[in-house]
Amino acid sequence: MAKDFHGWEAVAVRTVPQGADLRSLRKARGLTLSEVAGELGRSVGWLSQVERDISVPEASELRRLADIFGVPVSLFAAPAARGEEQGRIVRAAARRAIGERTPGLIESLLSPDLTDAFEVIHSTFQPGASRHEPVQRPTAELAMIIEGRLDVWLGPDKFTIARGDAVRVRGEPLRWANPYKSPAVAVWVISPPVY
Amino acid sequence: MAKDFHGWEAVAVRTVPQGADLRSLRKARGLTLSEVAGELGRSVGWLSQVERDISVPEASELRRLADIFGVPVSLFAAPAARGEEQGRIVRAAARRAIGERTPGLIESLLSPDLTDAFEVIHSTFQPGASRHEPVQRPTAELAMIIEGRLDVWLGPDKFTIARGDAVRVRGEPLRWANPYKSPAVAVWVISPPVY
DNA sequence: CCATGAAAATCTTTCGCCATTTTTCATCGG
DNA sequence: CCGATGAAAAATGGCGAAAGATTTTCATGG
Repeated sequence: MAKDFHGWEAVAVRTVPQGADLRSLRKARGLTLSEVAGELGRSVGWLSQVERDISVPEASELRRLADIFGVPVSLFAAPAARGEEQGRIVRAAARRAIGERTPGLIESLLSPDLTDAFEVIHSTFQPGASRHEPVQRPTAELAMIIEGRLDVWLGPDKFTIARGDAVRVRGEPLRWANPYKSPAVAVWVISPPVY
Repeated sequence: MAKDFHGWEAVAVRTVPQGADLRSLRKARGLTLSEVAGELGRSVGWLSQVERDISVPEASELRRLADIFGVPVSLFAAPAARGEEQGRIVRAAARRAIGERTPGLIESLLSPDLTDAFEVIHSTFQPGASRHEPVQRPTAELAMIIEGRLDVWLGPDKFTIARGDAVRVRGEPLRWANPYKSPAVAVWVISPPVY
C-alpha cells in the first residue's frame, strides 16, 4: 500500500500506515465510524478504509481528525522509523511529539503506535514549571524519574521523587511542580492509553 | 489488620498487606485457590483469607508459595514503603528484587505491587552478559534504554539501541546481549504482568 | 480512479443458565 | 481465646443464542 516510488519519500508526510492509530484514538474516545465520518463530512466506508490504510485522508482532514480527537497534529506528522525498525524501534530522535498541553511539560511518545494496552511517554518537566490544576484520569499510571527531581501531589499528599524513584497513580488527582534548577525527566506509563 | 504495636515493626518482615500480590501471581498463572491450597496442604478458606490479608502465612509457607509461583522469595521479603508512600511511591533503594533469572541481568520492580494491568521493571544488563535462548511471551512489552547500549534481536532482526531509544516487543522471540563496556539500564514495561 | 451508500459480514452486548470459584461463618481443636 | 476448617452462601466466569450495532465489502455513479 505504501507508495514508495518517485520522490515521494522526501516529504515530511508519514509514508507508513497510521490508520491503526486513528482507530485507537477513536476507540479510546468511544466513538463510532459514523460519528467521526459525520463530523468530517465523509462516508463511513471511506473512514473505515482510512483506518485500514486503504484510503488516505488529505492533510486538512488529518488536521480535523486531530481536532476531533483532541490531539496535536504533530502526533501524526512525526517521521516514523524505516525498514525493520518500523513499529518496533523508536529512536530518541524520532519520537512523536505530543503537544505541550501544560506549559513547561514536554512530552513525546516512546510507543511506536497507540495500539497497545498501555502507552509510554517521555516527559520533561522544565525547571520552574508546575501544574496547579490536578489531572484525574480513569487510568493506572506509573512514572519513573530518570533525571532530576520532581514534586508530585497525589490528592492531598505531597512527595518529592528523584532519579530512580517511581510513583504510581490510580485515578487519584495528580499535580506536580519542578521548583528545582534542572529539568526533571520521567518515563511515564499510562494504561489504558489516553492518546 | 496490620499489627503495628509494641516492637513488631523492627523486624525484616513486611508488615503491610501483600495478599493482593499473591492473588495476582496466582491469577496470572491461571490457578485456583483450591489448587494452590491443596499444593500447600491448607484449606481453601484460609488461603482466601491470606490473599485478603485476613490471615497470615508462615515464613515457610511463603517460601513454598514463591516456589509454586516460580518467583524468588525476595519478591515478598523486600522492605516496603511506609506511611503515605505505601503503595504509591517506590524509592530507588527500596525496590523489590527479582531473581537474576538470566545471569548478568539484574531486575527490580518499579511497580509498588503486581495488581495493575502492566508491570514496570528496572533492568540492568551487565557488560558482557547475554541471553542466547530467546524468550517469547504472550505479552506486549516496551523498553526504553536509560543508560548504555544494548543489542536486541526480535526474531531474526538485530537492533542496537542506546540511551533514549525504545523497543517494543509483541510476542516475538527476544534475545539480547550487552557486548559493550558499560552496563545497559532499561525501564521495561510488560502487559499483562508476568510476575 | 475514487467516493458513496446499501448489503453483507463481523463484532459487541445481553441474557439465561450452569459450573466453578471465592467468601462467609458456625464449629472444632489446640 | 485464637485461628483453621469445611460446609453453605455468594459471587464470578463461561457458554450459546438472539438482538443490536458497527464495520467491511462491493456494485454503481460521478
